[in-house]
Amino acid sequence: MLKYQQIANEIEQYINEQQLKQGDKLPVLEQMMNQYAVSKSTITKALELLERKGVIFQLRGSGIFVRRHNRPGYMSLFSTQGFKSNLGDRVLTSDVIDVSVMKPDALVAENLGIDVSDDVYRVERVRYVDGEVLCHEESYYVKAIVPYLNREIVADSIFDYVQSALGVTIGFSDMYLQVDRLTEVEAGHLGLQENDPTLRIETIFHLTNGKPFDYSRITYHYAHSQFVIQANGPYM
Amino acid sequence: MLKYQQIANEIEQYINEQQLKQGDKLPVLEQMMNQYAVSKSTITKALELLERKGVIFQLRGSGIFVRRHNRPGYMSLFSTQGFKSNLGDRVLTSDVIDVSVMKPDALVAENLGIDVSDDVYRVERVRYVDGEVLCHEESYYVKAIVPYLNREIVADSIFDYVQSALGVTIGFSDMYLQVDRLTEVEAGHLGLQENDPTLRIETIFHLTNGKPFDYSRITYHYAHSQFVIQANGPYM
DNA sequence: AAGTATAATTGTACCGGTACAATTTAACAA
DNA sequence: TTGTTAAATTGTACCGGTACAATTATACTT
Repeated sequence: MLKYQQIANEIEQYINEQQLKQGDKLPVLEQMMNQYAVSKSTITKALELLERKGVIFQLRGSGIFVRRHNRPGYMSLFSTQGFKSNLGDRVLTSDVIDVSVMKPDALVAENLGIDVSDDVYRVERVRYVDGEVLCHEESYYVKAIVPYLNREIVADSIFDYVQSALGVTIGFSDMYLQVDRLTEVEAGHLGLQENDPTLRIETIFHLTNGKPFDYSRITYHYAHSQFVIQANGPYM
Repeated sequence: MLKYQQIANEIEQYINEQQLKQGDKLPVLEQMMNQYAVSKSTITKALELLERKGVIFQLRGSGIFVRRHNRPGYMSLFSTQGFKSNLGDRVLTSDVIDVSVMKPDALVAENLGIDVSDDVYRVERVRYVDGEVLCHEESYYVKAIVPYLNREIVADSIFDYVQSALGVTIGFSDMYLQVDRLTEVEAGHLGLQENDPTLRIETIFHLTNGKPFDYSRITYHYAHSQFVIQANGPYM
């Protein structure tokens, strides 16, 4: 692991251990340099990371402070890593409805940047948090990149598998959000009524080289889906 | 304006002018150093900015490439700056329903980190994009930070006013998303029916020094609100 | 006590460098 | 042609430095 990542982890851990709260001051930059025995720029990078994560904010001339949102039950909309990282002690389970190889329709092919004659894995799941329905998911994986999937893999974390077993690293993702009403079929999966409100999120996951490898459509149970986004001021 | 911001702007402008699309390659780092006559780290910072904005992605050993999502009609959920920056050529207007000074209730005071005896401005608006209802907004400003508001200011962009006239700079924000059904009153404002689906977003805007100054509750018209989030891979 | 100038503190911008890892290209062999 | 190896390309990590702007603390007035 890189130095600045390691340091970022340690600082975050320190904040958690000490139970620091919003506005609490951290040691100054120079002290951190000495403590971790690295150059200023490395500390700066670690802090930048934590700033983007929403863990701290820095104020020139003043210091480094803890930033904390504290609404329990809200999931972060980031973490390209599915939800796993996000849920803390809550348990995520899945009902696998479908795992099969097929040809994509025009829309799926378009979103994955492939041809309709290329193979994709189709995965359909209903996901639960602590036994409560969270969402219905329909996702498509480019078979050329993810050559094999089965129900066991899919029941667990697909992303873990893809990264550890296939050595594939996820780069970035584009998420499209929309509020809508449930269809009858969707309502059935989620244990709701037709026309009930829902949040639909389409996500296109890309590898680090920019190639899309997963296009997924998730339909959230409106009562069990609360999200938090921590945004950092204007980019410029 | 800072060098790296300026360079980031120019690069983004270049991409737009040349109508580069997803995957197109940009000049290599060293060429950019020469072209803009700055050090490597300055170029790197500019590119980092663009990467976070979702404009480019960088691939070690390969080059710098254009990243582009291209679904028209989706607004970015970032840009701490309200929507203005986001809408391009679409016109944003507002119906001002209320601008008044009052004492916050316990919940508002809690979210703003103030006492219930402190004054806040309450602003209520319905906002339109190209004449279509976008959302209903109820927001509270800490009067100690924003000492004066009126209907003219509020009809335009409050954030522009706060930043330019008051010299206040916005640091970061926490957004909480939730899907729900509309109440009768909300439905009236949005021209919808009671119990129609809606996306509710609560946002707490902080100054650069970490003090909250605006807490707002926005209720979106489900048919006119589509959002995009561009996420960058795992932070660590 | 309250404001005002001054100094100390502290993070950020920017420079210019070395080393290195991931990717691509070129050269080569089977 | 196909696969393998070696070399060139290219971005990232990390160092250590100077200058500076924003904040806070201090000393000094009024």
